[in-house]
Amino acid sequence: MSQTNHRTVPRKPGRPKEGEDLRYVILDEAELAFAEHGFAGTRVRDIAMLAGVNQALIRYYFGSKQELFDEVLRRRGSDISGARHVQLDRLLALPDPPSVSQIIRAYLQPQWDMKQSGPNGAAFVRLQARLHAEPEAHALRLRSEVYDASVKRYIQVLSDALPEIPRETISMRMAFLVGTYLFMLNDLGRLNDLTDGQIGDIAQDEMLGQLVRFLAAGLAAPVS
Amino acid sequence: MSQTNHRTVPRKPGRPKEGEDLRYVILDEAELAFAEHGFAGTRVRDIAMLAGVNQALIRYYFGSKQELFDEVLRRRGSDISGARHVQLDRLLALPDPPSVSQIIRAYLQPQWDMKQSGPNGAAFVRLQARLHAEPEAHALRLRSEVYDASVKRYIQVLSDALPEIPRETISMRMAFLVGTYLFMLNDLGRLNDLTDGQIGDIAQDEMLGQLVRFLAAGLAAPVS
DNA sequence: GTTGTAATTATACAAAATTATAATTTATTC
DNA sequence: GAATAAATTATAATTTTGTATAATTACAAC
Repeated sequence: MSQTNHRTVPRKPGRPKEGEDLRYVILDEAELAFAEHGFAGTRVRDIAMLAGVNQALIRYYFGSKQELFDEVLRRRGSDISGARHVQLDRLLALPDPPSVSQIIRAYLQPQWDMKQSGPNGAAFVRLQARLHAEPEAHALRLRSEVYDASVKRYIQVLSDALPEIPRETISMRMAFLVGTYLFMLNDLGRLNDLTDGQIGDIAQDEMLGQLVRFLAAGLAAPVS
Repeated sequence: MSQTNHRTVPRKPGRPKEGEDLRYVILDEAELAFAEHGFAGTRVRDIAMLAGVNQALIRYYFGSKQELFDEVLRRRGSDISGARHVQLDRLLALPDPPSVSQIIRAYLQPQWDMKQSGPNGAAFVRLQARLHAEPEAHALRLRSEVYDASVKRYIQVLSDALPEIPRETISMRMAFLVGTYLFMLNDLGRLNDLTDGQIGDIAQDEMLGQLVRFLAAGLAAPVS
């Protein structure tokens, strides 16, 4: 019931028809599956079935389940990281120094856009939240590899915008921020259940604004 | 290397020696294992081995892996929920109406205490973070079952303390709050890596204060 | 057109893991 | 002290699952 069989008629072996990129079909389906069931909870078999592809093809392209997972993460992770840098560059190019809200929004916008971009983008966001809950060494390495650089740059810029707040405090609050938005992006659809349907009518776009306001206030809060 | 064999000499069958509560030993080890590897990533075998117990005994006590998992969650979940109610009652019994910071602290304190209480408490906190990242229907139900009631009560009290902020906004911000603290409690140990070791010297206790300040500012932020 | 190579499937293997059953020991009760 | 029931182990059966190999097809190049 859960797994939709996307392709019933089997493909014939041989050279692929121009444009049919099975490698990407696999990555897309893996993204959806990993987001829903996690790494250990996802079966390579299922990904293959969803992609309408033989199991062995996954091995052919990616080597192992773990490598497939890593590839799923890297593919979009580097996009996000890049977009964050671009957003920050754009902000710093303006004549006035950026406000805290602007910096935060610059950081969140890429994730937000990805989430809005369709089912796969949304799945990837959920996958990140999962990854952040995994204490395994491998997950940690992967997270660092993909995200650390941009976080550090944002901490620097925030420090400049909030000179009265010690840098360690900013670092910590930045960590809080990451937790908040990841959770929020992940849980947004289910937020209604948690709160008795009280926020069902708030538009998606307004929600980002609300989040930014919340985080900006927290980040700029006076120290003791 | 990862799995420590807690008991090498096998137990003999029969009635247990007074005081040796294998049921709890199993729950404790399951808690640690699930927190580290997640539900799907944990093998019943390993739990049995860590608890120094035969696999079949787990089945005997809990029926299935899933039921064991649920039991691990319920055991402490109800403690947390209860403690939150107690904290709130205590606060409301004071002559003055509670401040936002006080309310937040009341909400966080039980989790914080649990985390400090030892390896198993800390593991449980991590486990909750994991659960919040799982979109599966079963995980959702479990979360609702264990936590929803207390959250709703806190939303009410916060609404009273912040009459100028609409209730839907409070609800949403409460959801942000949950995300922030879960992530923080989960990631605290690794926070240093993320921020280049800049917050290594902050005492654990001070960290809770910092978190409360951050969240209180966010919750009380003026609306648009 | 034959040959070679890349992409894909069909099928098989082997390890791992959950579930199941039967046997064994100990305490308790009458 | 015999009987009964509970707790525990040993062992087995079955299902799942990741991995591996061999066979097949199609395209391209010479």
